[in-house]
Amino acid sequence: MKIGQVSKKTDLSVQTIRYYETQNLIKSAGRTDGNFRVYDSKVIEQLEFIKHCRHLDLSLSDIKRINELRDNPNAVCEEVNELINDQVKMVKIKMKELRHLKTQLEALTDSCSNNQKVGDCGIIKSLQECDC
Amino acid sequence: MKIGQVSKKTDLSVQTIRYYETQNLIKSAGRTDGNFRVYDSKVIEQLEFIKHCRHLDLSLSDIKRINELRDNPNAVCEEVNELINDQVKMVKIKMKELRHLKTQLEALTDSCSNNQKVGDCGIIKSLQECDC
DNA sequence: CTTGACTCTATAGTGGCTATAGATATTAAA
DNA sequence: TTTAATATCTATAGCCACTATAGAGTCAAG
Ligand SMILES: [Zn+2]
Ligand SMILES: [Zn+2]
Ligand SMILES: [Zn+2]
Ligand SMILES: [Zn+2]
Repeated sequence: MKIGQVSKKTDLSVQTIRYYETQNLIKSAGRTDGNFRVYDSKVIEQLEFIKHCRHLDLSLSDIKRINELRDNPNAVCEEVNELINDQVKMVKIKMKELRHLKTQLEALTDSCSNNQKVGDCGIIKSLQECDC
Repeated sequence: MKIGQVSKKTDLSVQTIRYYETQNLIKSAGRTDGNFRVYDSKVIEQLEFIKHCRHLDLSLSDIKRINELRDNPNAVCEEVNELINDQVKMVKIKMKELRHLKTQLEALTDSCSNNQKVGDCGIIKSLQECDC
């Protein structure tokens, strides 16, 4: 299987697949005489795994670590747990920041009646005076 | 006033202030004989304005646009309003994504009892089997 | 044998900074 | 006055996870 076919099967761009290789997340099985990458079907599973992890916004280095752990099925899975828990913490922090942001932005939209002159616009006034 | 003092007053790093200059968000009033940037107190207000906008996660190009509008106090402020409304939309989208993320991550943590072997870990199994 | 689709490497760009390196300028202490 | 410490200058590279080129080579169908 060549890279274009892998791309179609996984819905990842060809560049992304090559990028994952540079980051040592995957390997091609080898090359053709013409230097084209050749893959076996195992790579599809690996890329789907990476995709799921990326959906969870795990970093590529976290994913690399999880892959290393997967290669030692007898190790204790504590570290996997920690990775996911840290990710939950990060998500909670981001959510809190976004809630704060939303409150502030909506207060701003409330302070403008849309057809004022810029010089009188409540939004711009608020941005000048805000003391956060 | 030299850049170090501006940095202290605004709590922005010297590099950040210089970066904002490269992006045409601020200008120094001039240079000393030794080529050091010189600022008047006006720049403090400008940088505070930028800081407030950044707190709202507005992009530097949005901030630049708002600054241009501030220079035309007789223009209608509709565009400012649109910028902020777009930002609210973005924040809402991101919050939705994060809520989805949090649900998935918490389901993952529930699927592992922490002291299993990697080969039996529910987290890793879920990551393999997930069909999202 | 040519055409077109595919692949290769290398490089630059994204955003908003941060962090160097190496040179010059200014200020304060000795 | 010399010297040492601090501040500033420009230019450049790095961060993250890609994306998008350019220019060259490879391969299959007609
Ligand atoms: Zn998934
Ligand atoms: Zn307004
Ligand atoms: Zn503020
Ligand atoms: Zn587990």
